[in-house]
Amino acid sequence: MNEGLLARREPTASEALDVLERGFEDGYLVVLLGRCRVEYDGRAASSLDAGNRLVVTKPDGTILVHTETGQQPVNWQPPGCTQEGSVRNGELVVESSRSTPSEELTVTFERVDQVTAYDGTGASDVTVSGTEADLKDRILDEPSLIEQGFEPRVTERETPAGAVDVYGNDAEGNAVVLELKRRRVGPDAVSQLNRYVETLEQELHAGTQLRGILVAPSVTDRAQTLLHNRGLEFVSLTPAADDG
Amino acid sequence: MNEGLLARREPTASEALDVLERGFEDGYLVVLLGRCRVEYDGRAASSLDAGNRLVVTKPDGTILVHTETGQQPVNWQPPGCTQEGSVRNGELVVESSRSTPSEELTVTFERVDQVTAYDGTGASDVTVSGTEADLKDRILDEPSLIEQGFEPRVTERETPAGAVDVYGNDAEGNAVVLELKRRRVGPDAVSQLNRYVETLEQELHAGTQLRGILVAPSVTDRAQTLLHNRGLEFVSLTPAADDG
DNA sequence: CACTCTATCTCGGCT
DNA sequence: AGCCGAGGTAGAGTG
Repeated sequence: MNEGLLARREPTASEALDVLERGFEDGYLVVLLGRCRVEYDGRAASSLDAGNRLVVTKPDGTILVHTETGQQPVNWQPPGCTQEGSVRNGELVVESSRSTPSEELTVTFERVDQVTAYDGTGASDVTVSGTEADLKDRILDEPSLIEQGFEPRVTERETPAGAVDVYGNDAEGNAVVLELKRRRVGPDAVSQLNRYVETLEQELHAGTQLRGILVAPSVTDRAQTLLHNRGLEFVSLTPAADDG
Repeated sequence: MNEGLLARREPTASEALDVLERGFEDGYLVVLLGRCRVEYDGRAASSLDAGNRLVVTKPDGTILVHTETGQQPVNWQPPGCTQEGSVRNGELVVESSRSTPSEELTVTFERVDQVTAYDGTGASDVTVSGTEADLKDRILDEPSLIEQGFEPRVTERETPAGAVDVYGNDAEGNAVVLELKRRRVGPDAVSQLNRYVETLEQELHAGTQLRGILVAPSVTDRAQTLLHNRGLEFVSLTPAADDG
């Protein structure tokens, strides 16, 4: 039996408010199911007519409004917002607001079908593998994956154009800049690499070559064309050795 | 009274499975609260130890796993996935999978504290204002916001480097490329504009000037420097006339 | 705080 | 289906 759960079916607005506020106090997740309207005003503005939706508030200030479709919430508020519940005209109102930037979300329930406050503590961190960091580790472990004689010198080297993923040199002593992407890349990644190459070329002694190599599983046609035009190179590599 | 809700508190695994499967059949949202482990394998891989979490399945195939913190789900599966519930070793198991790309998510409940199936139909579309499209409309309505004599010719003009937001000419007859951003921009936007300018310059008759103008509320320092180096211009403009 | 970049980005549009 | 770019992107890392 889990004690950290407080629920009401078909509550009145004030009964729902009671659960909501106790959830806020105890640092619980609050899950609301019901028919509601949603108003948002802040970085943009949006309005949502009445419909049956799932509303979740979290103790960190997050609020999510989900409909029956889509992975993304239809409205939301990020962590750190101030949450407040109230009853107006017999309707439960959940408000969330923050400054910098000034944003406000208001959810008004014409009807609450279920409200639940739930103790969501006790979760551990998730570890994800197969990221760009894994790709970098793979290259540092085995630089010859790029080409024979490649030697990494610095990672995350700062330039006026941003941080270069990997900086090193090839067997002939030419400077080499790597831009890593964990998945198939488009023109943006080529532009990014090109920025780094152009910036670093200005710092090199005359006569020294600077090669720019894009490292990713594959490239789109348009990116391929851009690479060629810029005189940049491409090496196919995935984050995981046994990537299928 | 809303008929579209089916709920159980502290159900056994098979009771929870019953609600879950009836929810799947009826095209309901299913909301699970309980202690669970999560395994994901696909575009990346991740594993999550047991903890109290909120799990939502939607009739479009979406599945979301939320912890008590963060706006984003800790694990998820996008719309279009196949969902399946089962009981293994007395534990409720919810699986979601798809091909292209091959991905699988498995949620195993050591304990289900509450399961609810909910009819989430009847929602209407949300309309958002303050977007990049609004910024474009604003400029087309009043081209002098860019500068006196500016004349828009084409929007979304296709180039080998991608679609240009707005293409037109200035009072002297020079060609002008606009890149629009609804918010403060960094170096990426400058690179994007630069790509367009370089691409279109190759198509112009010799002697014709091509100006590139970045239109956004503001720019970062680094982006400002890049703009200057590339010989590009900046006009400050927000999507909404009364933006505060 | 601001800036920069990744992401199992998601989403819509277009080819 | 792949490609492309927007997003109230969110989130992490850094200065």
